[in-house]
Amino acid sequence: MENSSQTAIKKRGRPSHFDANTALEQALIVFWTYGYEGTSMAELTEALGMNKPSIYAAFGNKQALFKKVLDKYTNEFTTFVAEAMREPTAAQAIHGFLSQAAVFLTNPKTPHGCMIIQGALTCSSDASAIKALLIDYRKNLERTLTLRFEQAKTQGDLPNDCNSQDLARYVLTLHQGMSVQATSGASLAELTAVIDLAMSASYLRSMR
Amino acid sequence: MENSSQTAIKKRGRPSHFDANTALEQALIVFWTYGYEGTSMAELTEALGMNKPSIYAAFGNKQALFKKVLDKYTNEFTTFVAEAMREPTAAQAIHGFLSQAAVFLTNPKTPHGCMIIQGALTCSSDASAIKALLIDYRKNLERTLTLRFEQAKTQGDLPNDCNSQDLARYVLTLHQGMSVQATSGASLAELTAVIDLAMSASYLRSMR
DNA sequence: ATATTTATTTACCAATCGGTATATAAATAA
DNA sequence: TTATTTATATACCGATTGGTAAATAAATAT
Repeated sequence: MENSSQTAIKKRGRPSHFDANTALEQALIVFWTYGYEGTSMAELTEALGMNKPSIYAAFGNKQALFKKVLDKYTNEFTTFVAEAMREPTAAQAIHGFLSQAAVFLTNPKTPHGCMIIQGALTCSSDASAIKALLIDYRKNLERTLTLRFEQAKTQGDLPNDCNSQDLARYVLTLHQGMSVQATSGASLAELTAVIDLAMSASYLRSMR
Repeated sequence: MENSSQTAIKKRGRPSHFDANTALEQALIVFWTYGYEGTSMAELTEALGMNKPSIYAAFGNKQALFKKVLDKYTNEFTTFVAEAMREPTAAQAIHGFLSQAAVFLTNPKTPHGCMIIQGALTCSSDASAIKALLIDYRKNLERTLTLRFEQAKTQGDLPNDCNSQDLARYVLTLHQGMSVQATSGASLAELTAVIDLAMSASYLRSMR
């Protein structure tokens, strides 16, 4: 704050030889792959190239690190959701969401499946707070979809007798199922076929 | 074998004060709730009322116990699948499968969600064999559904240009998503609404 | 040069992990 | 009664868990 005008600020102590952002990226891969409890601090030290005291100094404990990683995940990897919500109609928003999700969930450059689902679907009671946190994230997505469908009703591209929350839950159920499929090895083509069948639902078929 | 004609067989050593079946039932609840890695042997000893050496003597190690529990789960809790497959048409089989699954996944008397999905969706590399085992179980269910749809085609209640495996994967995706929903606290009514939307798909709508 | 600040490395902590050796208790066979 | 068999309970094993204290290294400020 006080020195923000100076571009080159000389820091006092020994310089850290890690980049916080790339460290979080590497932590993300590990948590995404093995889940919160399936990931050990030992694995993280190896993946980040940092020893434990450095990790704790930089990011806090395991829970705090996971939360920072979760932030990074939502900020950098789930932007396609907001993008899909900007589609002109509800049907297009759903199709955009699911088809982009299918690409994302099977991306060969990242772990397969959705971290918010597989990060802690079940866990020991020690990690129940993390499980609850991820459930909150999912509920949040449900709200996002619901609001978009409410908007669609006022715009007239979704029947007024359609329950927005039920539709949101249907789409989310598909997404979560697709995530399980992707984690189990399903291909993009296979998920796309699932979407094609899902999009033939009566509310949406006529609007594609 | 040699003494099967005699009803009262006197066993030699100290009698075990546990019933193997009820012990497996209790182990099932724990594994179902917390997943394979989220369950500790300490938790099992408490739940079964048996100390570790007795558990190991009776069921083998943690993996072996989990497999026995898995057997019990499939034999006693997933019989509704075969029942649904016996419905006269594909659409009825799908609806029967999903609606019975919804009841099962939200049964207040058992843990919510499907153990074959949440038992080890992700895990440490130590438990990769268990994860693979559960994926096999899911693939098996996919085959069951696919075969049922092939049969429906020959019976004429499913169009011949319908890809049976794709349809199976669609239904399974819904089931897996519903399981995630149930684990996250969704109610039977909410899952039923999801099924209603899913069943409005073109292939099935006309046949309900 | 010396002090101060910050990050690293090494070594360690108590607790828990899955698993087992040993001793004891409770039944039957002799 | 004594031996044998089987299951129990206690106590322990090395390895790993998440987390930290203490020592050291590398920078800047004085």
